[in-house]
Amino acid sequence: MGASKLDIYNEETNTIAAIAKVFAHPARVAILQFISKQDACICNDIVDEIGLSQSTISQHLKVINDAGLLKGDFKGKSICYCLNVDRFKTFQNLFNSYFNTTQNNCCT
Amino acid sequence: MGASKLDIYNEETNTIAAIAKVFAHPARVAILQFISKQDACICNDIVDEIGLSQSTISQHLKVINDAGLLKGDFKGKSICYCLNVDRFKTFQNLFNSYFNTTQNNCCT
DNA sequence: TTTTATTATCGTAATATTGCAATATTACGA
DNA sequence: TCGTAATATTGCAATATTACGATAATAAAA
Repeated sequence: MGASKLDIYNEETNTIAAIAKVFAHPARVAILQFISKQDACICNDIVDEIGLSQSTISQHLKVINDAGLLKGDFKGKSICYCLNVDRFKTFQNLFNSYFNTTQNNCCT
Repeated sequence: MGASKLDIYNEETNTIAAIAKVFAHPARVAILQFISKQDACICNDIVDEIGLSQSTISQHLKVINDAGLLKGDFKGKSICYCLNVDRFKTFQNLFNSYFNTTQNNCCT
């Protein structure tokens, strides 16, 4: 039983949890920070910066990319990644909505 | 290699990831919402509401409690849980700080 | 077309997480 | 003290996640 029973929760609940899961590993937190500071950078830059292997970084990038948080274009042989700021804001808003709703319930 | 290498990241990075991990399972997201609506409730109420077994709920409650998000006092044989709203706000602020910093880096 | 560089994917081992049943522990009341 | 109720803990199986090396796939340049 390592798989979560997603069907017993509503859409919003699963969404919040899915978003949180993207940030639930420090490598991905650090990668996003690093990319934002460069405005744009390539996989091997991230490998040098974070200190994990290239294949691990690529896996983490896939999680982030699948979450819609990256935009990437080829620059020569490299993919140049930058943040999808709109998506970032969307996630932030969903989180704040959850946090605010939960707190406000409590203060009535 | 299932364990994350936490020593290669800085304190803030690990903190954000640790907070996100608390919310990275829908049961915990739902439990917090449910508790907030009741203002206070007991383990078996949560079992009934969420639909997982008592032992599973207890495990999820432990994760939430270890994160400092709950206050609990005995009411008879039951523990009556309510939200630690201050801690909630702290987490929210840390998240927003991370989100805002990362986005602002990008918009320079 | 071949070579080189870059990144993604695959396979693997180790560890973490999830859910449940069984049971231990704790908190009362009789 | 015993009985009951409530919750935590333990053990287990199944699955997910993490990191890495090897290699496949992709994008140029020669």
